[in-house]
Amino acid sequence: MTPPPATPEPISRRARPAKAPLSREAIVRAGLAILDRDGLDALTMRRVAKELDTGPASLYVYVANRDDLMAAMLDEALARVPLTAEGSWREQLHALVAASVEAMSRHEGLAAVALGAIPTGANALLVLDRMLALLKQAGLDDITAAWAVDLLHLHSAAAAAEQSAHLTKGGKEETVVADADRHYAALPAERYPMITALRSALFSAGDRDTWGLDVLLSGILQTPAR
Amino acid sequence: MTPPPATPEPISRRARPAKAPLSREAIVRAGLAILDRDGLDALTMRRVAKELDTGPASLYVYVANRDDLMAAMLDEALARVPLTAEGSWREQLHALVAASVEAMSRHEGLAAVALGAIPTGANALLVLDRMLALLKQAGLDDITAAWAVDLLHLHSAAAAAEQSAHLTKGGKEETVVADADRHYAALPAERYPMITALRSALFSAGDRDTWGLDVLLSGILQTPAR
DNA sequence: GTTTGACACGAACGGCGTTCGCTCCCTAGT
DNA sequence: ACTAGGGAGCGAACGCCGTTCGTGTCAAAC
Repeated sequence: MTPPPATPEPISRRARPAKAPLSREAIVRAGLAILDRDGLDALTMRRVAKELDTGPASLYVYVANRDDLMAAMLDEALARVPLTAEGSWREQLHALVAASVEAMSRHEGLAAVALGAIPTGANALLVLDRMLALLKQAGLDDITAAWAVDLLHLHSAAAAAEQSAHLTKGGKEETVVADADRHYAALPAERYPMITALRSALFSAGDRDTWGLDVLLSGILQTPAR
Repeated sequence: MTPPPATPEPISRRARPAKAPLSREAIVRAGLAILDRDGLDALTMRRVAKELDTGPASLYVYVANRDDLMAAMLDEALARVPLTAEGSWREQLHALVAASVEAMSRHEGLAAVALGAIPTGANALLVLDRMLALLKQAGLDDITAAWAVDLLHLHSAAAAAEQSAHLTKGGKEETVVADADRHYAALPAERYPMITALRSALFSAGDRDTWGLDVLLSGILQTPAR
């Protein structure tokens, strides 16, 4: 092996002024910064370590692995969801779900973390607790409220995942939709009659998120579990 | 075909009986076989190539990249969704969505592919077309039907993603739920009053999938777009 | 002054997706 | 019958990745 010839290392890290000590919180924040700035592909342990001016091995003292880091990042992102709002229980619930979707979709790939797991993060649980309170306020029985919060959580994560995927796919959302529209226009009408007939409706503009949430809430209200 | 002549290679691939020629279809099938047998982590280009007794570079003639392969695998999986069923439009729609979820959740990670993209695969579009037909049969106007199919697609992908995640996480679904239950039991009641109070309801058994679908359909019926 | 233990981290391991460019064979044109 | 062309197949390599191991460092505890 080549002996490293006298690596002089002109600026030792230790000689630098005031290096903030490593911590789980700092790692999570650095991860979010990279995710927002450079996207999901750039969120590697090496990249996070470099952001903190250290090596990848150092991270593993505070973080079990990449999945653990992403789960922590998700919970940190959810900390920004305001837990209270004004208005009726329905308006408040609407605002809460919308804020959750917003918080998750703002960071590419974080929603996918929420999709697979039962929420356990401190902030995720606060949101969940608040949702349960609002659903009970709506007059639902315990089981229906419990199942409803499950369904709302699933919907939030899915909506956020879809939104953040569209937001970051190749840049422009418009382009993606336009491509799909063109694709659909070229489909054989005899094989896909409904798609062909309803194509303009399929790509019509409008607030689908709000509508979807209304659908869920209305459906929940009139569908008791069991 | 080539009658394998005296190739001097001791165990040349060429000397083997009848190697099926490479094709996009064969690659997709091999990918699904590996995914089902060994899980998402094992689904690597190298592993797929090995399954076909070749090198990874050979795959790129038929498949643009790993994402393209997974999209093709998703559409192949959706080929098994039966497009017709018996009963009212509502029963048929219910069956169609349930079958989609089933088909996707059977293969770990494929549902995540569907979440991010507007469906363009031939089989995905057939399912979508059938859904539209049933929604129109229910009496919905064009726009509501279009938005509803969007919502149902989102829900299907999300439900499948969640289900397949639970199914493959560390093996036993029961274990995951039991862990979460224990976690919730240890939460401070003053910080999470509703979760604590409704814990038994949150983990109650029951057919949540069917209920969720009922919620969606009921909500769609009574919430016209616009 | 010595021990101890937690943190930091350089180096390495065993992968990964993808690309480059060479070889070989099949086909088409003569 | 021969050859020219071109695409499929694929060995090798590039530049990454997540994670682990063992050693170095330093402050607090004794």
